[in-house]
Amino acid sequence: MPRKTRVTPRKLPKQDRSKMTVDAILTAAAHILTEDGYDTASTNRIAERAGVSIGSLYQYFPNKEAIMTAVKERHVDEMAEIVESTVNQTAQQPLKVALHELIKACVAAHLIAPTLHQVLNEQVPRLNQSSAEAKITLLLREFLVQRHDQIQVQNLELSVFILERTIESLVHAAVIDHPEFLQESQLEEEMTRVLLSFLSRQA
Amino acid sequence: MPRKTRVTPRKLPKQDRSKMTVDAILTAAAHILTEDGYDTASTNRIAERAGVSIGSLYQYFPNKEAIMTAVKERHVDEMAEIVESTVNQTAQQPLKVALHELIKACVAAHLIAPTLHQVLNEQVPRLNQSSAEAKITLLLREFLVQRHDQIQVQNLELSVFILERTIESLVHAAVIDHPEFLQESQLEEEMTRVLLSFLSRQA
DNA sequence: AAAAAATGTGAGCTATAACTTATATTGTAG
DNA sequence: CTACAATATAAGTTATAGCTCACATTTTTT
Repeated sequence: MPRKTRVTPRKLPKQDRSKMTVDAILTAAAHILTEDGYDTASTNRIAERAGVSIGSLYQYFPNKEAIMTAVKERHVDEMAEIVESTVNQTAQQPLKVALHELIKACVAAHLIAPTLHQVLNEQVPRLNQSSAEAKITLLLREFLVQRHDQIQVQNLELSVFILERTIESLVHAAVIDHPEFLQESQLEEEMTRVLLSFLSRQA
Repeated sequence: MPRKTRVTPRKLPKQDRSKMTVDAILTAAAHILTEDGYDTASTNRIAERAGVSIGSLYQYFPNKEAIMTAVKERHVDEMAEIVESTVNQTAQQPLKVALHELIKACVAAHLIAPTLHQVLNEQVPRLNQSSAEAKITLLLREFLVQRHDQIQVQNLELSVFILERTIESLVHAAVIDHPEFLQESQLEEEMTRVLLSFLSRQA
């Protein structure tokens, strides 16, 4: 099923000059989304803020959705990096420790740019799953598979789903609406307990 | 901090005739949102689909946001009713049974109009929390308070938060993206286990 | 240095959608 | 029956946003 509108670049930037342009556009878009939300983030305004003409913007992005997709990709990439390095670093740790670190890493990842994350999730229309998000799903599946000796999992896909959705939704909602729950690591502690008992329960 | 735009009706429908009009507008809006999403749900199209002139629409709704707010209110009200009656009916049941019923009720509530629910949550911009949503939060707090003898809760607000967010996000994501997890009640069973151990753990 | 490729410009086109308003019709109260 | 309130109509106004295109400038290639 082919997509209706392309989100891949019209033209690939070859010179450093144009790479700067593309970068300025994405940075400007992220700033505007963060400061004023999606509604006022017109392509003209993004170009202006980037110090670039509207024509240049459309040289590299076929439409507005493509800009949003690229902004999201860049942002989720940064988040995924934190999660990935944590998963790698804790590969030898026991489940309890590793899970706790994983949750802390997710909180840290959300704190990179919480407002941008919120806007991308709640305001920007229909962004397809970024490759970085898919990578996080893979990481979590790997996390479970590697520890198959320490955990009881009947349906792997279901477990990955519960793990990922629970962490994302609780961390996201807390960062945005209840920062007080992050004080003294209350939420992290509770989440670790919940998910640990979920994963290590007897069959 | 006062709102920028009113979402309360411009004029209250007094005759049956106008009550029909308001109802037709909300029904049409819900259908369009469900079938084609938010983007194409223009006020003119909603009026046309409702068999009503655009002028009539603006007699009762000061702006488009007000229509969306009303659609959401009506929808969440229906969902809340299911949850409320279940919570009431299981008031005397043990925690395990009541929790399981609560989760099944949430799934049923999501299945009333899953696509509309998704669109309202993911596409329609900035709707404030409906009173029905606030009611659900109250119900869950009550659910926990009434069973304080069977559960171990340090921070009540945090527990309500975890309970509500976990149920909503898992049920929502499953209904939309992974209906297969609802086959044979797999997800419901797992969720009951997770949350039961969360609530009844030793301090 | 000249030709070609890459990049940049911004006025303006086009489309659409939210909303107004002047007017017409229907219902109701005295 | 009549006057007034409630309701309904839809053409038209206004504003804005996405996007194009004809042309200019800069960089690279030969």
